[in-house]
Amino acid sequence: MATLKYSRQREAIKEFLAGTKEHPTADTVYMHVREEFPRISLGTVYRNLNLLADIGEITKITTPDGGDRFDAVTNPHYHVICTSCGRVIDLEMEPLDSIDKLAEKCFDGYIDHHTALFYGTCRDCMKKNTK
Amino acid sequence: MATLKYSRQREAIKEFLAGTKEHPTADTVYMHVREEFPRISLGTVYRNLNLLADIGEITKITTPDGGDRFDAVTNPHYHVICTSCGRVIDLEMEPLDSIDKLAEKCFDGYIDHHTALFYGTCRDCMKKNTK
DNA sequence: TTTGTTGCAAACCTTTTGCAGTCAT
DNA sequence: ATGACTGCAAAAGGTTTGCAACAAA
Repeated sequence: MATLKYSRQREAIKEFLAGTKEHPTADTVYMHVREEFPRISLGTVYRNLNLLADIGEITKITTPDGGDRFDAVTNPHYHVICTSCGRVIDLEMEPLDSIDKLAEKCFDGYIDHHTALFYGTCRDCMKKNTK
Repeated sequence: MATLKYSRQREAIKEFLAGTKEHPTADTVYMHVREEFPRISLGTVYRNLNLLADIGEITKITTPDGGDRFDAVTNPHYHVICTSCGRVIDLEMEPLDSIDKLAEKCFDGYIDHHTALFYGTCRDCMKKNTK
């Protein structure tokens, strides 16, 4: 297996991701990292995001619309997607690990873990819609 | 708003979907419906799948890998994805609607509903791996 | 006749990949 | 020197869309 080698590009990607709570898409990461590395390519961004996700330093979030999103927070947590503005927001709630066992009782096989995505409206959008 | 008009192609798509538990991708639907309608186009399949999903007659399931999958079963239920064979399998478990309220306590906004995807190994793959 | 639907093809968007050159070790 | 990493560009999915012909109402 390949030994990891230092790269400024990868460092910049990690740094940008660590500094935002916006769960950016690969393209958004690309746009921002490009300010520091104007010649970085989108391919490099994807390669590094996938690499970091593989070794567990970041998380990849699959959403129904648009592309995947990335999160520097790796401890398990749920997300809310605001159906009004499309933002993906962290949910400050303990994941319900116990439901894996619950699910296993209803499933012919083994359940390892789960992901959940909540759909709702964030405060900002609720305000806008009342105005 | 547009009034729906009958179409044999749409009927065939609904029928095929109703007759399988495999949660096929659009392409798989295309392959099968093409046996009855050799000239049907993939575009038509997509248009109808999206239309049916929009009016709530079928469900679209977003998975991390490959394309979206479609399900004729519209009453809310969870799915298990077998990390070994990639199949998407129905989970015969009541959705935990109560966790929406739980989640709302931890979220600054309104929570409407949620989806969940469990990751595990189906019985068939567990057998294969022991052999 | 009106209008939704279809087949076809082109376009789109996100993501991956082959390659030659570069950089970290 | 070795092998990982990069930029570039091309390609590969998966999905949408414009258009003229067609079919349901």
